[in-house]
Amino acid sequence: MARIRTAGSSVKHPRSKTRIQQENEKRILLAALEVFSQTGFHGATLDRIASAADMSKPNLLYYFKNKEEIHIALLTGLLDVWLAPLREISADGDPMLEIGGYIRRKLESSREFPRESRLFANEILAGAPHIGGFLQTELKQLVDEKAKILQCWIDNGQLTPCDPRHLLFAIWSTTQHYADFSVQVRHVLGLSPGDKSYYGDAAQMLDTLFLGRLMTASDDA
Amino acid sequence: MARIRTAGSSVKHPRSKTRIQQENEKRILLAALEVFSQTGFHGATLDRIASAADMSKPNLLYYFKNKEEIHIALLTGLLDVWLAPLREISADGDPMLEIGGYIRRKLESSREFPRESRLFANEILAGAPHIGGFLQTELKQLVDEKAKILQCWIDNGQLTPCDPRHLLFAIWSTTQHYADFSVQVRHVLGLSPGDKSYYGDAAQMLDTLFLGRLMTASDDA
DNA sequence: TAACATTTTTACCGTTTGGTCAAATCTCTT
DNA sequence: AAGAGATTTGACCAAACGGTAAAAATGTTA
Repeated sequence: MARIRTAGSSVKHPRSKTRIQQENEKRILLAALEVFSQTGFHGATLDRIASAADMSKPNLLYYFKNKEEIHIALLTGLLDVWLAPLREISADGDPMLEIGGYIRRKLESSREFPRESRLFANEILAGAPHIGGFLQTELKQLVDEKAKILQCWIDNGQLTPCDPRHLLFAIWSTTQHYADFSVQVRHVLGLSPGDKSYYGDAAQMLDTLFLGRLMTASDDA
Repeated sequence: MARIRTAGSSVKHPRSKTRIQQENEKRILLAALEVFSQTGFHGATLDRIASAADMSKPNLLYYFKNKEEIHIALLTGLLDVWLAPLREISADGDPMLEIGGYIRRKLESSREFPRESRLFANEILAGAPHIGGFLQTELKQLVDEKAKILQCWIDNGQLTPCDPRHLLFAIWSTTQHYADFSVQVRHVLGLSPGDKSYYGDAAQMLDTLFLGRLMTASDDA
């Protein structure tokens, strides 16, 4: 009977990862990101992921014990990236600059990581079976925290009164829309696949929308 | 050899639909909407749809020749519903009322038809394989038409200068967000599944956002 | 009620898919 | 170079899935 050894972890002492192991796990996750983001969890097959990773299916399953584990690994790796732009909002900064910066970071994130955004969108659409906990704990916590900051700005008269959480929802939806619904955006605008030229107009629109009136500009009263 | 007759259409003369036929097609589409919107096209199985329709799989396939046809039937039935709120925008009306009304209709649509919205979102996320044509023709045409109206309002100084198409994108994304990402919304707000109480705050937020400054109010200058 | 058309069911088929297993190969260390 | 451990491969499997065929049951109509 051969010793059973899952990649990267012996039962007795969890060895550190091999060079090959690191490389292959990265290749797999990259391939899986491509496939999952295109077809969703159920539409993705291990064969497609394996061939996208230029690897045989059993070889792939040597590194991840099943399809779901790949999916979860991808998602959990994503969560920090998702939170990062929000984390940067500072209570000390100028509301206009802070919110404007947040919008710019989120929009940039959509342009740079559309596959990640679609993966996330797919997961939420499906009812967040894997990251429900994250949403209820870490995300909620961070949102509560940042909502307090926004509320302060509202109380100070620096921001138009509104529900801060819903303001965040609006920022999320408008920015992510350009990644998740890019096909629709391009078709409506008459652009070719892969053309991302609309991001300029998008940025301008969002500035007008969020910074135009929500900000109680100092030159007002 | 028995005469082959697909439900509802004989080769010689396409009979009108039977009572049973109408009922069962409705039952199937309703069940399919439920299943497709929960798990996406690939995640849905004919067995689940059939059992949700309280029907055997072969019986289901007597009415629709395959899984894809059910999906397409659902989507095409959806498109008019999707366009309806936009169609109502009138060049003759007051910009504030027209845009406000559009937002209200879209938000109401999200609350009333979340499954339809998620079905649509799934299709777009997957690259719109079935309704790409619709997006490029009917939707684009309507958007072009309505964008002209918005542009007029901008030229008249009744609306803050911006790209009208991206304004529509912003309205779509913010309103549909509450249907498509409802799980996230509820988790962040700490609400129970099925609780739709957030729609009130949502409506208020969107009014503030879109009607607050985008509108060049008459009491301004 | 007889004849015909429609609807439903039962039994089944081929393919795809997620996943396993053991042997073979490769890599790294000594 | 040899041996131990890590990696890769090919052959395979059971379950799930989309779909079919034909008989049985039901409904409709003259």
